[in-house]
Amino acid sequence: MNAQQQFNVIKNGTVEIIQEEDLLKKLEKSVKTGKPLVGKLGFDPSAPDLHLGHAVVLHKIKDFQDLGHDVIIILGDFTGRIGDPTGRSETRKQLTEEEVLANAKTYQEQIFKILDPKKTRLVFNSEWLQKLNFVDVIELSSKYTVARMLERDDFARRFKENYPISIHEFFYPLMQGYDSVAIEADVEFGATEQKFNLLMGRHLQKEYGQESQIAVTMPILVGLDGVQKMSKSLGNYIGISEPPREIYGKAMSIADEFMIEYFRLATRIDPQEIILIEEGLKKETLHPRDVKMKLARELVTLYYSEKDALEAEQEFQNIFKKKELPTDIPEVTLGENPIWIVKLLTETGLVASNSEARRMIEQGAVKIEGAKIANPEEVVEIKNGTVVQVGKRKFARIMI
RNA sequence: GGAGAGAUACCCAAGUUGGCCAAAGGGGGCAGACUGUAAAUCUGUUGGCAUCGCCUUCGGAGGUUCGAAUCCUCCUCUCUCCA
Repeated sequence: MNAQQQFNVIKNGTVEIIQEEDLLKKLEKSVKTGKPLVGKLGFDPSAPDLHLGHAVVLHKIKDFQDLGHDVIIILGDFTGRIGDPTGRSETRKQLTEEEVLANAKTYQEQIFKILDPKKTRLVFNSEWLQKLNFVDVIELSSKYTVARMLERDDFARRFKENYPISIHEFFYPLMQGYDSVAIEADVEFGATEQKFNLLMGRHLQKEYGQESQIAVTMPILVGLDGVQKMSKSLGNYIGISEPPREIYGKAMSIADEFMIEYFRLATRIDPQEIILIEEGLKKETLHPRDVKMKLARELVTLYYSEKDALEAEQEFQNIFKKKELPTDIPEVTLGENPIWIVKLLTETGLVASNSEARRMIEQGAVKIEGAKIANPEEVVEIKNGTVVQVGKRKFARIMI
């Protein structure tokens, strides 16, 4: 593929490329010399659950990789000690070496659900950051000013609203930028919220006498709540290594108005087809539920297989449409029988406390073998294999 | 270093002339109804134990009091102004 064609592939779906001309130049040079470019993507190693939000960027970098370029994934084990200063989060506790390695392994498994292991290199940034001494750090920090640092949205906001900003937080962007220097990145990928950090890489590379990297930003995927960005800590995410039925079910809980956005960002469906779907929804020739089911199937297929997607769909239908029982209900062994209903619920772990058990019973959420239990004082007789249900989604099969 | 303001449940945020505060309100979560799905909407619920009631909770540790989120002392943390 020539440079222009490569450029078009990379540009598709991005929010911004800084600078487009420079990217084209780099691609031309690469085509001429036959030397692949180095693409960079950084991850925080403390939360090794990749979700659809991460996948947006990963799919883009897969495009880049498929063009024949190299990809270096940086696990920020060193920067992870600070934590990206996105809010009021405290300095993170330092992970032990075992934890870091364990997380790295989990990352690998997940990343390679999308990327090609043969063309991907995983490195830890402690490899070079650990070695810097105080003189190096002073030198690094002298290459940027406080005023410019405060331009970053979250710093600016916190500064203005009198929220604390610790000095060490300023080092996060500097360190991430320095990563680009260390690996001599040509292109760094990230979500739009990473723009500042990506630009820092450009700046620092220049300061250290390198050619500046290209910053490629991708849209941020909204979470299941439809309000905040998808993130593990907010619990509004779909993890790419979650079981098929979880992915399917969670996808079905996306609000109608965000379906198209998910199609665009989280699936690999042809943009033309998505436009057709969007029009179908507008003209009401397509049923929103069916469209959402398609979305759910696509997502499961992407990370598992079509077969898994169909199974997950069948399961979903059974439970929520026909109100049948799921196929694999966790089995719990109980010694006591007959047993007080409240105790039964806590012992099985279906509820967290006696009070919650009572609450659930009063709200009509508790069923045994499909029969509603209304009295919190009831003592029930359990047969082997009895199914207890709390709400629509929590089940347990009692074994004696 | 000096002077002030503040820290409330998962989050935000009332409450500070001491009892009516397990603590308003909003968000989130959970449940129910309805439906087109775990969408939208509406309703209920949201510390724990328990048949009145009891126990733990309002940054931390003490103290005053019959009784404290509310008053006093010390400590920790945050913000503002001054230097």
